[in-house]
Amino acid sequence: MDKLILIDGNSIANRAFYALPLLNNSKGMHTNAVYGVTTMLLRLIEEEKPTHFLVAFDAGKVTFRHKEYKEYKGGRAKTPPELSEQFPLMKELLQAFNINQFELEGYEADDIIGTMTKLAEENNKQVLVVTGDKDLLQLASNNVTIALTRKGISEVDRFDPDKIREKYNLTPLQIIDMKGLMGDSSDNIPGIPGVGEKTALKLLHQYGSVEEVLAHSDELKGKMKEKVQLNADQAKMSKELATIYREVPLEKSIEQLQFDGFDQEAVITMFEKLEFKSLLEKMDGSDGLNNQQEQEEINYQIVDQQNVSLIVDKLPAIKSIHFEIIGENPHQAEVLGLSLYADNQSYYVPFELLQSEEATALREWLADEKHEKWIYDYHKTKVALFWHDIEIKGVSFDIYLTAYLLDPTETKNHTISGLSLKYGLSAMKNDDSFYGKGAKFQVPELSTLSEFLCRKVLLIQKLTPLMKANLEENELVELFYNMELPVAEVLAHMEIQGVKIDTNGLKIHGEEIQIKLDKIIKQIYTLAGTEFNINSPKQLGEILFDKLQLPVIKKTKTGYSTDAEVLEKLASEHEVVSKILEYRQLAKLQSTYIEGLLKEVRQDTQKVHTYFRQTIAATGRLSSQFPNLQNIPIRLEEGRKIRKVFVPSQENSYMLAADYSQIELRILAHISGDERLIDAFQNNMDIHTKTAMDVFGVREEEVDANKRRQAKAVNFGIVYGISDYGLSQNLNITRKEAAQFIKQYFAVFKGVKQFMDSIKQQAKQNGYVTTLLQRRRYLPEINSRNFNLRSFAERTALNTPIQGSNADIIKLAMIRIENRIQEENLKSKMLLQVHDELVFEVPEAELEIMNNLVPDIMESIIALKVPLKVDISYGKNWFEAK
DNA sequence: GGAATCACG
DNA sequence: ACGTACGTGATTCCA
Repeated sequence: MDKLILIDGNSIANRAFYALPLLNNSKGMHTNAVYGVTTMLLRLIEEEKPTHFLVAFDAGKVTFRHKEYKEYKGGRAKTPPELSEQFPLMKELLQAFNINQFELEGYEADDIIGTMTKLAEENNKQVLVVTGDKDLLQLASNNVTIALTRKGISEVDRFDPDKIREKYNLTPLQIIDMKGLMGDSSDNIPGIPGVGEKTALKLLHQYGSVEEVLAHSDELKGKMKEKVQLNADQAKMSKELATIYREVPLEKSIEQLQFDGFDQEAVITMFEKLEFKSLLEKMDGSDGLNNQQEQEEINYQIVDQQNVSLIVDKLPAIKSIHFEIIGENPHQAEVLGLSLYADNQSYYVPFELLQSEEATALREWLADEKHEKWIYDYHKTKVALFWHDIEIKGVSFDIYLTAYLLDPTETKNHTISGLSLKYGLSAMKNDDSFYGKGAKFQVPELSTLSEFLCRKVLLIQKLTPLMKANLEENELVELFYNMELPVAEVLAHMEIQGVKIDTNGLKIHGEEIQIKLDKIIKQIYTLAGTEFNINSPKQLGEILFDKLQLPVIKKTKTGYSTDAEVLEKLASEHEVVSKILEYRQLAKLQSTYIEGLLKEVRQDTQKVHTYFRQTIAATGRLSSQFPNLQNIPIRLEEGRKIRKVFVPSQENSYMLAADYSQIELRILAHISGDERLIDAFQNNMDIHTKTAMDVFGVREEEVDANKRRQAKAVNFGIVYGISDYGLSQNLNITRKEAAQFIKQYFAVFKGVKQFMDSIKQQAKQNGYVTTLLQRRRYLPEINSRNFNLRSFAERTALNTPIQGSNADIIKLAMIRIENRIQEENLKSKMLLQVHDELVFEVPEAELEIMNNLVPDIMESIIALKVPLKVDISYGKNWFEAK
């Protein structure tokens, strides 16, 4: 069936403009609204597959509505020039997309869309109207769905008449009445003063329309009656203003709006003009290559068994090397081969050749740390090569790690092809378009492959000096050489070492859980009166809220929310709810921590080898994958038992765990210089109790468990960039009470308040914040006019220096400890890092030395205004090391 | 492939 | 008034 998409161009452009940061391209054009519109168009075309398409714009400053009410849209802030200059670009873009656009003097986009939907209904076409303006809900019908943008423009809520009834309990036409009563400040429609959405809905549910409300106004009480009667005419006029005019004299028929897909070339050209690099890469027919420019010719040569000497002779001149690694997990990745660059020429060595007798000299060169090497992703390469018995040392520069330090939030485009675009070097295909994506993945034949990989190594050679210079400009040189590059080495060690798992214990634990699960599942089916998939939030929602009629606490964008917070509130309403909570807990353990972990255990060694990602977290933290060993349960006893299966790999060894106590608040004390906080830590006080005393103004004896719990939540909130709403949610108190706590906190911890203000100021001025060791995070949205984006950036400005400095400190400690273990020839191994904790396996004979050495190093690794404190313990497994 | 949920710091 | 806590990864369902 035909499908027509109608877009309210002005509304969407406005939304996009305020939702996205002000992008600037190299010619100084602002392109954020165009960008937003573009992503929306691409998605609509892809997902909706429209047969007809129209974007309508407002035209003329005066519409027929101004004749009725000359204040219409008065008082509205002028369209900023940064936005108005984007409209011509948008219109050009639509042309490239072959999408019809239309505007008509004296009418608004709404009216054009209203008229079109009427026509479409007569022709029995399905219509999707896309807008940010709730007014258009009045157009919804069986054939017409309204997609309202929310949260900027990346998401839409779809409204058909049923959905409108569900949300407002109104018919689409009653939306007009709602506007008539409550008005609309953005269009300067007055409505009835003092009537907001809630009152409007109440009145309409009772009387049905503006006219009926007015007719029964004497039934109303007090102030409300007075207001309604006083503003009766204004309400009627407001309703008229809010009514979309559906008889616009259009010259277009529906058939003229036909859409047959867009012209690749034209769109690519337009994207190039606008400099939409990420979109260019995604386009079919484009591949990260600038469509119009051909790939540069390169000099390259394939090395084979006969001419290995060719490359061996060149070794002294080689800096840049590249190992092509296939697969996300370096512990089980395939290595295709090695490319090297020397003297304006690239060479490709297939991996089989590198492993052969003939290439011994090359392998020795790789393993020799005296030979300096430039590379892309040393950490992953080192791990992958280890499993193929190849050693690599002497890496002095890593463009991947550097790209991360230069911008830790931009993680997707840190590929060689992405970086070469960014630095204005010759274009090359990205991996997805070269190999194919997903099921289409295929390694091409040698000549094609070797050229591709030689291109990569050439770009490493060219990018290295550029990125080194960039590191210097950004004062990140020391961070790179003294911290991140050594950490890469330490991590590779830890990952290769792996952690021994007691698989038998794990399996037995799994069987026990399964018995409990089977029992609970039966109980749930009985209590619910039917069998269903408990894992499906959709089916569960239907059981709880439709069948059992439990009150709806919270909704998600797809339906009812059934998360733990909701279920806890419902637990007293129906027996089944607490069973579901119990089921969820056990099912999580079973799927993620029993079965999931078992899948990752190597059969030969009974070990798991995680992969710590060094370039993912925006704050400088590590993350852990395949499996994630940074989120093994601990908070609940049932889950905590999982830790019993993490055991030492050698006989007579122990698991030893050392964690920083309250490190984030200590860092806050240091960087804020808050005297009270510093004093508290210098006197080694219980920080949450101390906070409770100061915030509630009580003596130590008066701090009960509840006061301490609340103070603890406040402390957490401070570190996250507190808001009264967030705190109220967390503590289940009113917003007012939460605001009062925060006010009290700031009144006492004045230095913290001052820090929060100054760090935000700093972020606004510089565009970035830094950690203790100069790690940087850019916050482009700190100056956004969009409240949400700006607030988010402000909270990040507060949190990143704290979380990031924590990451800095523990990374330094890891390097120092690893060095000491080597220097003193200890057999102890560092196994895991969990943000503020380090886990080791330690032979019995080294227990005493490690028990001293580890906390000594961790506590003295940096001198702050407050002491750092480390708690340490050991046991036969990770559970007992608590 | 995104959304929902839940595990950790 | 706006609509929220900061940072991650794995599993499951479902369009």
